[in-house]
Amino acid sequence: MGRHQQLELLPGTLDLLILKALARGKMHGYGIAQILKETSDNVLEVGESSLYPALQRLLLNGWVTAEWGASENNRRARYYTLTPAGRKQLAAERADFERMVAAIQRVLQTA
Amino acid sequence: MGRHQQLELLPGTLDLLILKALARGKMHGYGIAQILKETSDNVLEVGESSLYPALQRLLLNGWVTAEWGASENNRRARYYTLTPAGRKQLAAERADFERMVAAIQRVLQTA
DNA sequence: ACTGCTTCCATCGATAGACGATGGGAAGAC
DNA sequence: GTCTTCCCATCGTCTATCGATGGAAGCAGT
Repeated sequence: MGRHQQLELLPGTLDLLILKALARGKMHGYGIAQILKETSDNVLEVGESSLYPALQRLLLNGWVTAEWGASENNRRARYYTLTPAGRKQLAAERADFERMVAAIQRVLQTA
Repeated sequence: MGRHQQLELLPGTLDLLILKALARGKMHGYGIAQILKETSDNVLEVGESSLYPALQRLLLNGWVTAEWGASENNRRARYYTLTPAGRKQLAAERADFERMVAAIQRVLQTA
């Protein structure tokens, strides 16, 4: 029971991270999780049960589009692509994130 | 319906912020909200419906203690004090936060 | 005396997001 | 033929933030 939850992610930043990953180019879900783990030096570990619902959100909001295809490993994979609206959203979420983090850092650095 | 929620806070950072505020010394709830707003240059606006439940959590976890008293303005106020365990928790949450933010920044700065 | 603003407390219900568990299918290695 | 890896996805639980709401008490102005 009430065990502490081990957070692998800062809540509220998942969409931002996914959008950023997709800014590199078309990518499938599994690949997104890998890229995030790698570029964060194994700190950010996005589970599939967080990832796929998030991708559904992004689709619904029109920030990404999806198409079926085959992965490099010859497997059935769904490729996601950033839309122009997605690019705008990425910029907005990024600015917001930086703003919030800067504010928190100010608080944390007060004596 | 589905209007976007205006986030005044990075989810998951409220406890950290409160603990940090209380590291300055004994303080009442309203005062905590003010300090956070001021030291963050009006970015972090903690609503009372976020603040008081959070304080209850901290009490339950033994990270703060509370006692009734009178505010500077001569009003009935409940003063919260950081416990040693609270100080440890503050350090831990802060380290975790910095670690996560650094990881996210790495992702955001990849080309 | 009344009105209203500010300070200070607190709860409730709705909503959203992250996660563990679980399920499946198909490729390639041994 | 079995195992591992890759790749998809959903369901249920839990936690946290927030809007709305309610109250009490001090102070200022009229």
